[in-house]
Amino acid sequence: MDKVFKALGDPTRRQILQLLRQQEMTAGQIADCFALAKPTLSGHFKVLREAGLVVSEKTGTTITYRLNVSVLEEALLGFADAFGMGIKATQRATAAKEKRHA
Amino acid sequence: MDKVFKALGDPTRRQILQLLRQQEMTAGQIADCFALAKPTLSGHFKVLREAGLVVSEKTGTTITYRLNVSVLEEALLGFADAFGMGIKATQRATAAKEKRHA
DNA sequence: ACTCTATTTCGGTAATTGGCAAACTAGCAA
DNA sequence: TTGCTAGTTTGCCAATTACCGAAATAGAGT
Repeated sequence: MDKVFKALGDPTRRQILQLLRQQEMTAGQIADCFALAKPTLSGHFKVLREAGLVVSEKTGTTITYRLNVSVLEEALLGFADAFGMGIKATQRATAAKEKRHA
Repeated sequence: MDKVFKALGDPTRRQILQLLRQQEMTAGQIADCFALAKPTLSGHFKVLREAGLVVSEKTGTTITYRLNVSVLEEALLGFADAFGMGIKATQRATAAKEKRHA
């Protein structure tokens, strides 16, 4: 969970997650959305991957990144819960995602 | 909100918030819970203050820190909400705060 | 084999961060 | 005033981080 919050600490990485929230994207597509060099973005991908926030799938020469909502949910919810915030998951994150894809 | 997530990115700062979740504490009391020098903690307090996550009150020579739940809730909930997580606040943090002060 | 294209890894630099000791401020009390 | 206590500010150092261009990797088409 430490890695998750570390990863969320950077605004660029949060933006990447925001992008992936809508649809899965290739590394290049994501990079095109930023005014940063590709190696820089690649580094951010690595951090997000190691935090478990995204999963990557290699097909041919392209690598597709996909948001892992459940890890994000678990970290945020777990943290909020530890603080006694009255917060409740009304539906599983995975369920929500499948619903969106349907 | 950038400052909030930056602040949450450090494990020591998250621990400070965890401590304050139970009860308000003075800077010295908090410092006693860590194997870190006071200036180091003072720096962390500053980050937390500037993120709005804690509020400080000076009485005499001591400074009491108190958790500001609503800012934490707003950031976490707002973020989770942006990700379409099925999450619901069953009780507003501000309400909880006012309850404590009543 | 070559040559695209997509992406990561390498090497380096500049900025930020987390840590400390020492110095400073401010309140309180002899 | 002197001294003590609680915290912060300052100055510095080491480690980390974010960034880039150049080089390496690897799949797909020629």
